[in-house]
Parts: sequence; C-alpha cells; structure tokens
Amino acid sequence: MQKEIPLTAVSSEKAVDPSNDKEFELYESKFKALADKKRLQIMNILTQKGSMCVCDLAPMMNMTQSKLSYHLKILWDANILTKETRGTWSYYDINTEEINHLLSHELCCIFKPSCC
Amino acid sequence: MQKEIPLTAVSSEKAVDPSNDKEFELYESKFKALADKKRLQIMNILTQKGSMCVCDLAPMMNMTQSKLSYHLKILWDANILTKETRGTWSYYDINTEEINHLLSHELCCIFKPSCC
DNA sequence: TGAATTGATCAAATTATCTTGATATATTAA
DNA sequence: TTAATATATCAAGATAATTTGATCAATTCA
Repeated sequence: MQKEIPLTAVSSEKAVDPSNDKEFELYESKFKALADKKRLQIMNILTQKGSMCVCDLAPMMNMTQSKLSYHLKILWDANILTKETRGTWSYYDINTEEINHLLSHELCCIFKPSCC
Repeated sequence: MQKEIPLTAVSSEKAVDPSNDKEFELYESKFKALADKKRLQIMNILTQKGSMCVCDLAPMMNMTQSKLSYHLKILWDANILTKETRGTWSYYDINTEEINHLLSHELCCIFKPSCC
C-alpha cells in the first residue's frame, strides 16, 4: 500500500500535472463559495430582486448582520458577487459574468438574472 | 439588530421561499463535492484517461487507497462519478450528464471528456 | 452636536470535514 | 487451499469552516 510521497520524488508519468494546480485551486475556492445552502439562497434572492444592501437582505434571509456579512464576504471574495459602497450602505449584486463562466445554462436560470 | 427567529414566525413577505429549499440543499451537496482541489484533479484525470480502477488511480493521484476511496465516495454520492464493480475492482468514471447539468461549457472542457 | 444606523471584523465556541492507520470482506492468483 | 490484492469502512486525531456576541469606524439623521 503506497504512502504519499512528495511530488518531486514521483516519476513524471505518475504525477498529476502541476500546471493545472493553480487552476484547480481557483475553482476549489469558487465551488467552496457555492457549497452552502444559505449562500445559494442569497444568490437566488439577488437574482430575483437585484442589487441589495445588507440591512435589507438580512431580514429576508432571517439572518443576523454579522452572519450575513460573513457569507457575503465569502461570495464576494470568490468574485461571485459585486459590491458597491454608497455612504454607509453596501450594495451587493450577482456577478453575472462570473456565474456564466462557472455554471450551466440550467443553473443560470436559478442564479442568473433574466436568463430563462 | 435582528436575531434569527423560526421561519414560521416570519411574515411570508420576508421569508425565503421554502419551495426552493430542497433544491438548494441538493446543489449545496454537489458543490461541496466539487469544492476540493484533489477531487477536481481526480475528475480531470478521469476526463482525460476515462474509466479507471482505484488501484490505478491511487499512484497517479499520489494518494493512499483509503484517502482516495474517501474522495471517490464523495464524488460518487454526489452523482458526479459513476462506479462499476468488476470482481474485486471498482471502476470509476465521469458522469458526463451530471457535469453538463452543473457546469458551464468552459468548465466542461476541463472536467468533461471530448468537450472541446 | 449627539444619537442612531450600517456594515466590517474579531475572538471564542461550535460544528463539519479530512487524514491516518487499522481492519474486514471479497476476489484473484499461485 | 493459501497468499496476495482490491476496496470499503471505521475510529481517532487533525484541520477547517461556521456561528455568536461584541466592538469599532464611518456615516446619516434629528
């Protein structure tokens, strides 16, 4: 039974192509952002209602401000949401371009404005 | 600052539509399966090489059998991989239909056989 | 100006996921 | 039939993600 050994010690035949490594890391982070029911609900609301500030989204999500900001940051960091600050308000919205790049047309219908 | 309260106590205006709840849970589980670099690498190898047994995949992934089986099960549970048992071997492969349903055409090129 | 609101962030507690080594069952090969 | 191989699964420990309540800075409103 083989133990894990450093990539450098593995023949080039056997090793996973390291050129894709950064790409996989990128998609890992994006799918991690999508891998949460609450965050999918946030996306769905923004898809239907459009740009929204935290204080309006919080009661719709039935979430405390702190928790909601935590989840919004994860989606924003993954470039799945855009954010626009006006005064003391932060308006978040779906980043349609990113969604289109990631998800199938079918899923776009759930998470992308004016798709279907 | 609003505390979280049970959905039943929230007006229908404010509450998240519960009819989508099961759907979001489903996608959550699928994106969770995708949200791991090692699992994306597994998918990429299967995309390129086609159906493969655990004992052939293990050295390519530079992973112990136990760990690899753990990750394969997660992908299989999410219906992202198919599994065919022949004797004592288990052959895993990409479930192209599911991948197409989830991911954009661009991503299919990375994770879907003969796409681009 | 002073009080209230908005939203980001922090630390601690909780919960979920991943890794590891061991074991068990089934099958194949000698 | 015995030994070796293939794979799944388990329990324990290690890591990572989430929740909670508090605090802070920057507005906005009265």
